[in-house]
Amino acid sequence: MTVHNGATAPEGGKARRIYLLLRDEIMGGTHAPGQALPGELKLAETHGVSRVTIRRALDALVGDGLVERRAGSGTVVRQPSSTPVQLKADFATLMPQLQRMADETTARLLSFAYVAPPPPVSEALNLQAGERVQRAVRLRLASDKAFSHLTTYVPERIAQSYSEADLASTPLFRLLERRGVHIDHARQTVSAVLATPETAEALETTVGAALISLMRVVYDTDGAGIEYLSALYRPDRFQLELTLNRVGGGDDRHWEPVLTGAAQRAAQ
Amino acid sequence: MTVHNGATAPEGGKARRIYLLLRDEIMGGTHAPGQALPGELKLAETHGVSRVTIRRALDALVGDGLVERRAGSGTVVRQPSSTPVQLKADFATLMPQLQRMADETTARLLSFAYVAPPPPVSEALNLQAGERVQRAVRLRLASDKAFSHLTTYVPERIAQSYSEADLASTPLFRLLERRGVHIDHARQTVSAVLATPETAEALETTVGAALISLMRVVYDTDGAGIEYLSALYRPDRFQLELTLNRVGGGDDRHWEPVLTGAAQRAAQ
DNA sequence: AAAATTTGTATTTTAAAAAATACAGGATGC
DNA sequence: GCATCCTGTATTTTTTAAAATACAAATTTT
Repeated sequence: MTVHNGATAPEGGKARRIYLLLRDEIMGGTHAPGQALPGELKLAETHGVSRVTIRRALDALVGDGLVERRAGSGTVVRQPSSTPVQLKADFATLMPQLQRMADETTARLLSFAYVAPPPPVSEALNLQAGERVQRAVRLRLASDKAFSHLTTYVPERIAQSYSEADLASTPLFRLLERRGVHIDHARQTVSAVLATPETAEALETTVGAALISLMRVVYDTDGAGIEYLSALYRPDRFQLELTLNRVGGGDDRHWEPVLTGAAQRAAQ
Repeated sequence: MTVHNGATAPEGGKARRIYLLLRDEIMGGTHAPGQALPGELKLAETHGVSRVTIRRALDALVGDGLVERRAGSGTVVRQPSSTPVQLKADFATLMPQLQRMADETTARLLSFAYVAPPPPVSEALNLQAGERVQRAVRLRLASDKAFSHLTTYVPERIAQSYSEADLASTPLFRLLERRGVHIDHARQTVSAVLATPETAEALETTVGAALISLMRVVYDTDGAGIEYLSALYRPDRFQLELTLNRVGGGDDRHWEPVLTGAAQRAAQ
C-alpha cells in the first residue's frame, strides 16, 4: 500500500546495492569475522547479477577493510580491529562535553558571514522578518580526522557583542553571559541525514553516506532564541551514548539517566 | 590518507543520489513548503550533472507527492498534507516512553526464532560459545504508518521464562522482573545508517535512505547482558528530543537534562 | 598427482544511464 | 507586447554499468 511512486524512484547501481547489503550483513554480524563469504559465483547467482558486478561490490568491501580475499581460497571477513568508534559523547551531558571536546580537538572555520536566515532557522529563533544572522560553519577534527560539521546561526544583534577573535578563545556561552544574555534552556533533536556534496567533502566521506544530525536551539529566560546549531557527525567516528539506571522500587521503579559527576563539574 | 577506499564504493546512479538528497532537504526543512526550488538548470549546475538527471530526480519527488511542478513557473515544495514528524521521544526518558508507546501504537511481528547470535550481539551480551538467542523482529506503526523497525535478542535461557503471548500483553521488563531477573542498567547508543533492501521495504521507504539507529543493551545487577535491541527509525516520522536547563550559578553554572514529564508524544 | 573450486584478469558485447542539444510553450515582470 | 525565466519534450551522442565469456593462477580436496 505504498503511498509512493507515481513515478518510480531511480534505483541506482546494482553493484552499490550489493555492496551496501553485504556491508550491512558483515557489520550486523550475519557473516562472522574469520568466516568465508559465499563464493563470487554463488553470490552472483543468489543476487541475480553477473560475477563482475559482485566483484565490484567486493572490491569496495576490500577497500573498506571489511574483507580479505585470497586467490583460490575465498573471501573472508576481517577481524574488526580496524574501525572502533573514536569518540563517544554522553547525550545527557552533551553540552559540557562538547565544550570539553573543544579543548581536545581541532576546529577549522570553513565560513563566517552575516546572511539572511534559512526559514527553519528564522522560525526556530523566532526572528523578525528581515532580521539577519551570523552564520559560522566549522569542522571539528580529532587526530587530524574530521568527525563533525557544525553550522551555527546567531541573531546579528547578539553576535555583534563579540568578535570573531573572542569566539576563538572563549566559549560562546561565556561571552554571552558576560554580555548580560541570560541563557535558560536548550532543545536538542537527533535525526539522521544523507551526506550532501559539501558535507561529504568536509567530512571526508561519500555523498549519500548516513550522518547523525543534531539540531540544537538555545533560549534565554524570555524564551527568545539565541543560537541555532546544526551538527553533522560521522557515525563511524562519533556516537551519542546514554547510560540509564533502573531505580526505585515497586510501582515507582523506573529508568533514570546517569549524570556523570565528572562531566557535570567540567561544565561551564 | 583516508583509511577507506583502496577501491571506491560504487556510487550508484546520480539521479537517485540527487533524489535522495533533495528529499532529505525538503523533509529537513531546508526548502520550506510553498517555497520554490532552484530552477532545474541551477540545480544541474550546483550538482554537476545534466538537466535530464535533475529532471529524473524531480520526477520521483513529484511521484512521492513532495513537490509540484508548474510549467513556466517553477517547482514548488508542497504543503505537507500529512508529513510533520509524527512522533517525538525524549531521549532522557526514552525507556518508559517506548513502553507507553507500545500501548498507543501497533506492532507487527515480522519474525520470531531462536538462532545463533551474530557476533556483536554475542559480544555485547557476553554470551558463552554456542549459546543461542531468541530473535524477534518487530515493526511498529502509528496510524498505520511504519516508523520503527526493531530487532531484539534475548538469551535463550531467559527468553524461555515467558511465552510469545506473554510478550504481546506485557512489557518485557515486567515479565523479567517477575521472574526474578534484576534489571540494573542499560547502555544506549544512537547512530545513523542507510536503509537496506529489507529495512527499506518494512519501513516503506527506499534503499539508501538515512535512518536513525538506536542500539540498547540491558544488564542485570551482575552485569550480565539481558537484552540487545537494535532499533531503526524513519527520521521523518520519529525523532529523539532532549531539553536541557541551564542551572546553578557562578562557576557551577551548567546544563542539566529535564526529566520531568517533558516526555511528550506526537502533539500534531 | 589430479580434480575441483576459488579468485585474478582480460576481452567483447549489450544495455542503461547520463550528457549535450535544440526547441516548444507556460508564467512572470517590465 | 516583449524579453526573460521557467518547465515540457524530443533527439542524438557519449559515457558508464552490466553481462557474457574465456582462461590463467592460487588453493583445497580427493
